[in-house]
Amino acid sequence: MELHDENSFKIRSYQTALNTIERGDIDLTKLDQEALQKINGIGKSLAEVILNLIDTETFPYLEDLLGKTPRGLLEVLNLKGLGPKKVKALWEELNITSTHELMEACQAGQVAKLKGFGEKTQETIIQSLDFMASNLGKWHYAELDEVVQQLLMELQDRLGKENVALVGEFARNMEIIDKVEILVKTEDRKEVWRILGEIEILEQDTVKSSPFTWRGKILEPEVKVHFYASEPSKFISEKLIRTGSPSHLLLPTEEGKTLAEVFSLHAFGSEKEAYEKAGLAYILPELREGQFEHKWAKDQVMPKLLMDSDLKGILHNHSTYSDGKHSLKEMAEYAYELGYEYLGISDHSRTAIYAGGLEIEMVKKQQQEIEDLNKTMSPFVIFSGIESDILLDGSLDYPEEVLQSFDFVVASIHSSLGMNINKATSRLLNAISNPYTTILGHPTGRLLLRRDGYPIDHKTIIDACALHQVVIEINANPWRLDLDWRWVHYAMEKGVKLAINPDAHEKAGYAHMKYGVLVGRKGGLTKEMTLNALSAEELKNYFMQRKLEKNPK
DNA sequence: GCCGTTTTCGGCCCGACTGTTTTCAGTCG
Repeated sequence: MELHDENSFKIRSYQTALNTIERGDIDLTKLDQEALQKINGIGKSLAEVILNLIDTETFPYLEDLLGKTPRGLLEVLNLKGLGPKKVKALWEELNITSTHELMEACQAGQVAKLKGFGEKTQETIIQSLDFMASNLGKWHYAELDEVVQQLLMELQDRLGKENVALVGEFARNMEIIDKVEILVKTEDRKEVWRILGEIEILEQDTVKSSPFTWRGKILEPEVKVHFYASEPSKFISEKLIRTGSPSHLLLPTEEGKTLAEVFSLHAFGSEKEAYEKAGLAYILPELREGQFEHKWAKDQVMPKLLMDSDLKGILHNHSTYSDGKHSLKEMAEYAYELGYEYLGISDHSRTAIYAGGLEIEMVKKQQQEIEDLNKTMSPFVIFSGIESDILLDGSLDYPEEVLQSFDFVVASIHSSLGMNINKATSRLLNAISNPYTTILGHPTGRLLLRRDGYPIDHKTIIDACALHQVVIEINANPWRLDLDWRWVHYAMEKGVKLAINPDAHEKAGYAHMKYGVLVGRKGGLTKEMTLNALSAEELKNYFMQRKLEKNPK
C-alpha cells in the first residue's frame, strides 16, 4: 500500500487493526461481522476483509498489490534506513527492483544524485546491504532448535543413539548459527550417506561433498548442514576437535602441546578422559571458547552452571497495561502454572508512547491490581516493577515518588539508539547511578542479525553496576541475548548479579528463558550469581534491603 | 479506513535524529 500511493491514513488503519489483532488474544474465526466491528480499530470494511479471509483464505486486494510489486522490492523495504518513501523513489527514478540492483546503483553513485538522497544516505544503504549480506544464511539458535533436535532424534533412531553427535557451533550453544554440524560414528560411510538421502528435510550438494564429508542443507529453515563420518576409534577425538572453537583448541597443556594436538594424538574412551590426559578438568561443550574455561579447568574448579530448574521466578514482563498480549492476571496465573514462585511485571514507562507506556495514574491502578491479586494468589507473588525508559540525559522516566513505589525498576534505552560509545556509556552510567535502578535492561539494545546495538564500554558499565549494586539483565529473547555472554564472566568476577529475563510480551514468551540460560551458561553463569534463582521470600527481602540501603528515607 | 462528534466530516501517537535542505521530510523505536 505504501508503495502504491494508497491513502496514508488507510494504511494506518490496516496497521492499527493488525497491531490490535496481534497484541490481543482474540480468536477471530469465532466472531461474526458485528462482533468484529466491536474490536477497536476494526470497522465495516476490515470486518468484511477478515470474514472473507477466513471463508476463502484469499484477499484479492493484497493479491492485486503484490501482483504490481516486484518481489525483490519487498527485500529492499526491509533495509534499515530505507522506508517506503525512499524505496518508492528508488523504484520509480532508477527502476531498482532488487537489493542487487540497489548495490550496483550505489556503487555507480547514482543513488546519491537522487532528490532527497545524498552521499551519506548512499553510504548508509551500502552498509545496510553489507550487513544483510553478511547475515545471509545465518539463524538464531532458537530458530533452528526444533528442526535440529528432530533431525538428531531421527538419526539416532536409525543409527543408534551413541553413534550420532552434534558438534560445532550448535553443540557450543552459540547464539548465531551459520551451519549445523553432525558427527557420525561408523565403519560404513556409504550406508550412512544412503540413509541421509532418505531424510526428506535434507538436500545434498554433491559438488561440495567429499568421501568423508556430506555437505548440503536443511530445507526449512534453509541452513547449511555438514555430516562427518568417523571411524569408531577416532570418534571421541574427532568430536572434541570439531566441537571446540579454534581458540579453545589452541589452549596450551602442561606438556607444551596444544589441546588439539593432545586430542588428535591419542584414542579416548570418553571426553572426560581426553581432558584428563591434557591435565584439565572436564569442560562442558558450551564453555569451549578459549576464554576463562582454561583457568577453571587447570585449577580443577569448574563451577556448577545455572540450570533451568534453578530459576524460581520470572522478571521483566509486559501485560496489556502497555504492549503485552495478556492481562496481568493471565500472565501471573500462567507463571504459577509453570511452577514459578513469582512474577515481576515491568510494563513500559510513559515516554514509550508507541508501546502504550503507563501514565502515572495507570501505574497506581496496576499497583492496586497487583495488591489485590497478591492477596488471592498467595503464596505466589507478583512484584510491581516498571521498564523505565532511560531518557536522553540518562535520567529515568518518572518523578522520585513514583519510582519509589515500585518493588524494582528495570532501566532500558529504547530511543535515540544512534549514539557513539562515549554518549551511550555516560547515558547508561547516569541510569546505573540512579538509586531507583534495580536492573539494567538489554544493555546494548542489539537485535541479532537485524541491527548492531549502540557501542558501550562494557568494563566501565559493569564496574559501575558493581559499585551501585545494579543487576544486569540477560535478556533471553533470541533476538537480543543482551548482555552478551562474553561479558558474563567479567560481571561475575566483579560481583555483579545477572537476571535471566524473558521480556515476555505474552504468556508464550516465558519459553525464551531457556535461551537466556543457554547463553548464561556459556558465560559461566552460576545459580549463586543469578538474581531470579532466589526464592520469592529471598527476593522480597533483597528488594526491600536494597531500597533501605539506597533510600533510607 | 476508523473514530467520534464540536455527528456524515476532519483528524488520525510522539519525539528525536539524520541528512538533506535552507525549513523539513523520512525514518526509527
